[in-house]
Amino acid sequence: MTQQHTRQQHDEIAHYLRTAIREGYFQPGDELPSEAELTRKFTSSRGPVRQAMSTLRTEGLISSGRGRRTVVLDNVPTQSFDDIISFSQWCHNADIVPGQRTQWVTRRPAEKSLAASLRIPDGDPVVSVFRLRLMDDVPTMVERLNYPLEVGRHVLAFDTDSGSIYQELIDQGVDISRTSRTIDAIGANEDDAALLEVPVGTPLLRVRRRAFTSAGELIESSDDRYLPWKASFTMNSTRGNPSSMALTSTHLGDI
Amino acid sequence: MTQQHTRQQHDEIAHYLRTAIREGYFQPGDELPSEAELTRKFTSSRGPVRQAMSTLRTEGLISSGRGRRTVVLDNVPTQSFDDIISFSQWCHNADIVPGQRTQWVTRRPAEKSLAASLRIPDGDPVVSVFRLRLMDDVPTMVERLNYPLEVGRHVLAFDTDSGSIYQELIDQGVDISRTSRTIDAIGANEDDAALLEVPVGTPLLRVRRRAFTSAGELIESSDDRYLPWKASFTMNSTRGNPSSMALTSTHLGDI
DNA sequence: GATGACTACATGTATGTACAAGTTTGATGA
DNA sequence: TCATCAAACTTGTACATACATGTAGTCATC
Repeated sequence: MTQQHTRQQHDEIAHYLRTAIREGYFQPGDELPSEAELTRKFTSSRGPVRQAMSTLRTEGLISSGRGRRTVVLDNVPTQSFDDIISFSQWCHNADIVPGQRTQWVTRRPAEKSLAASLRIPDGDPVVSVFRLRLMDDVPTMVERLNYPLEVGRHVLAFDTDSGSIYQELIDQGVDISRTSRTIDAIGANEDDAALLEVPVGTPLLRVRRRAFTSAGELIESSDDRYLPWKASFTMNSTRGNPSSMALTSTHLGDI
Repeated sequence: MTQQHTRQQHDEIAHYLRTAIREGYFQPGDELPSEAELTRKFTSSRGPVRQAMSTLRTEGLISSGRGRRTVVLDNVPTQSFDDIISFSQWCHNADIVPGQRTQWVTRRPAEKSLAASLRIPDGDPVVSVFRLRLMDDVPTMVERLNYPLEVGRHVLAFDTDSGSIYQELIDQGVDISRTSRTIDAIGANEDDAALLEVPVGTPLLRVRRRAFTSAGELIESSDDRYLPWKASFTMNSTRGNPSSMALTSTHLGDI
């Protein structure tokens, strides 16, 4: 009975619940159908239903507990891995026209700190990109990307004014499976200030990202600086569920 | 055979793996024992083992896939719900001595914007706290907390210079089950600057938090501003797993 | 009317089984 | 030697069952 591209059951159930919640069919505070009802509705066993519930729980959409009915929490914005790694993708979802003005693309030997942040030997070639990103033609963010040559060669062969580097890398078969972000604040330096059209020292939201393959190899090290009144991060955590998020004290100049 | 306080099996397995990873027994890149081995080691069935694995996966500690052995990812800091909601708790875990200098505690009718952020009618009584927080006696963060009276009365009866308000609320039986954080950057205003001993306009990392009960009632609305060289946020996301994190464009003055 | 025991019913945990769908390994054969 | 294929792993998905444990409602009793 396995059709070729049938969605997995737990996936289908999760998708149903997610869209039902997002479209307001189940409102915050409402009780979700019980597991028993869902097993009947989807002609499934408890396993897939519970797996779907677990997914939604880690997304922060629902809350459940022994004896209690599962309830819908506040409708929180959640984005998929792809949405959150690509500025272009993100804008597209938010009905914003993304733009970019590439300042430069270079290939050069890594100086010490950059080599360390990419975990490669000093002097190894690195491809770097420096772009201004725009939302609906308004300057929003400055983006500094660094790739080891193995990955960067795809970037060199790409017109960085034409759109999403991330999408290009995926298309080229680069395996991006995990990212780690460090968020803090920093004042705009002269480059930032000029591009974003704000005074030097203006507080910016800095997101330093490192991307890894599923084997754990470092693929990308980036530094994005947003105008804080144009974009902000939101995250949800639920008691009992581990948060995958940490507040860390910065002893030295990490990264 | 149920002893009273025996840890759940999946919890015990997860705890074992977590500490083994954290202590370097399994290093990044290493393969974890297979599910079969773990079931033998813990005299358990596959269910609890897989549940533990799932937990670690959403924590960002491991990566797995069909046919592939499960591997340890980069050792990422992960904090529990409790660690991340309480400054005191967080410092304690990092071997830092937390401190606080309460500036004022008030009870007053909520003005419009505060009422909106707490989702209560204008003029309803609100308890507010304004504290400077210190790490090892060094100013680190200014904290503005707001509670509806129902919760805030516990705060009024508490010596806010003595430690963790969060812990006190828990002890008083307040049910805190979910939080939503919005992170951005902002320049220090005069109050911030004076307390943190920096010039006005210094970029600060602002974390606005809202806490909810499991029923979805809003309990707390806070605004923490960190010196960015003292603390930063880190978060991990893995492809396939939903991220519970979102980058949002700020159209208006939300929250 | 309030209290408390009891009874459904909810979700959480655990076991066992079976198969699906990838990856790795090694034997086989040209 | 090298390519190919099959077997033996791996983790993912699904089903059936049982019991633990907490919640909420019913209903008799005080």
